[in-house]
Amino acid sequence: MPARYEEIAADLRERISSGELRPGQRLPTERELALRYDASRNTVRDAVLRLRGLRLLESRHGLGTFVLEPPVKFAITLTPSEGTGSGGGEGRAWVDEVARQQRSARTSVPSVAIEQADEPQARELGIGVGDMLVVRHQQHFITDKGVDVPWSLRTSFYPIALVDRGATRLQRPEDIPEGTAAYLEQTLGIRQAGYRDRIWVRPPNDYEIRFFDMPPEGTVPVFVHQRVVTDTEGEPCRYTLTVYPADRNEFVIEADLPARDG
Amino acid sequence: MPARYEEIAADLRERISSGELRPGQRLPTERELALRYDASRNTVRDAVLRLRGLRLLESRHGLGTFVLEPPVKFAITLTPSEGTGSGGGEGRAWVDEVARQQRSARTSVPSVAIEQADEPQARELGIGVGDMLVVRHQQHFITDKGVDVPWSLRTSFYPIALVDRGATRLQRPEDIPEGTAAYLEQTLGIRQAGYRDRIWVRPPNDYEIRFFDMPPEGTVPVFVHQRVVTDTEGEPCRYTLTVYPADRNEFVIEADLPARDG
DNA sequence: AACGATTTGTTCGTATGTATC
DNA sequence: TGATACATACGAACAAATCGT
Repeated sequence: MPARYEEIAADLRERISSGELRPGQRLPTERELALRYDASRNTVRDAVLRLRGLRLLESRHGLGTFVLEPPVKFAITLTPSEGTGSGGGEGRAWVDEVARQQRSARTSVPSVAIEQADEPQARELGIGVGDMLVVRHQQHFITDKGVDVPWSLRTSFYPIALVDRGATRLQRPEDIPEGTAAYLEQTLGIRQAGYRDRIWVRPPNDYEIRFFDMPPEGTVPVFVHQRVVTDTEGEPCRYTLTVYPADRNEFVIEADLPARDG
Repeated sequence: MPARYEEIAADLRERISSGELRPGQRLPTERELALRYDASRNTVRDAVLRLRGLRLLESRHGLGTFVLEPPVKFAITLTPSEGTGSGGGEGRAWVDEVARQQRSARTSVPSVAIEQADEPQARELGIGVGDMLVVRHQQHFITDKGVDVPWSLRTSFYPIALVDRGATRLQRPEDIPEGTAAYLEQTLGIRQAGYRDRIWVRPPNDYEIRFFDMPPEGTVPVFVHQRVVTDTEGEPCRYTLTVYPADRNEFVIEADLPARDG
């Protein structure tokens, strides 16, 4: 026999999917639900808790519990696009990408730090553990109805050798309006030739929960998009981690299959 | 002031990250923790619940609460691979992919149904709503230490026109050992020329929770990988949805950026 | 196979804190 | 300020899963 709170959760779920409870609508109070289901308020809370975990409901302190809208997802395109050559670059590429989806974007002024590479960073960039890195961190926002919605957090790591060879603007906490890819090509002749992406999810950390305004229970995961860009020599020249709230985003990849002989 | 259960959760978290509580280890019982933290058992349970949501702990009925191992992720490669031309195909491609990672795989006998296309299916396949579809569903397993671990659920949709034109094995509930891609090419001369992938996450449904043996609270999401394959004419010929538990998998995409003139 | 001990799971009642209007 | 709603916390009891005897 299923638990009482499971039954209640199933019933509420049914009322939501049938349209009897519509997105945005407020549920009866926990007390009322307890009466209606002939259960204690705690049991009703357990049922609601389950549905909050499934992102069907949202409780607001002092206000009530509300049916959530099915989230509209923003598409993050990973396909190497001919036009801009962007696809997961730094600030500039991001703004271009958003503009393609008829939305407007803003990026924060980058923060810059010099750090020693830890094991995964060193492995991905093909350098030694403890070697110096330029770390550039940026917050990305999408402007919706005049308000900036926090959308992603991007941290890029560059070998310090690039700065030594002349790309000094990398270590200045300023935007690089033409994009870092173009900047590296102009100053050092380094052309981005290929990349390797990894995408996974994990629970958000405290910083991400605050920045994205996510539920603190950790029920909504974040996407982590890792990109390692290599130049024409096959040398890794950039390692980027971008974090997105997983309930508002999706990834899109378009590709042609290689033609075969025969 | 933070809630008591938050403090307890933070303390347990600290003990885990410091290594005082190691992966696999059992925590003290809820009663003991309640004594130690001078809190009620329910408050301790709230703290544990939070850490279960973050997939740091796991409770087993009748046994205790255990520290989880950081999950090792299986890589799903989406890059169009020259050799097999696989990358997200049906059964055959899956087994090849797993073999590349030194693991062995098994697929269930496909179940087949004929259904009417709903709106999203029709849109992706470029056919009309209500048009007939061949639906092939397969369960995928990875063999680890002699036991089959449920790994993914794949459902592919094909326009019924393909069957009418001669690809009759599509609607038989049998494996197609050479792969459906090769079969379609041999029988109809249809060659897969490109694809469009979408990747997102959502909470698991009841079937997925059972099949993958996931925690029923819905704290662990599933990846959904959608692939629409087009032939050399640009016509969609397959629409595939694959579901993976998100805590055991990651996606990998490798690509060369298109060369530019200049 | 049956039973008891242990541990988490479920449910209740109650009280108080705190955000919102 | 008061009323309303969810959030936190406690104590208690029984249910159900697991394991060893």
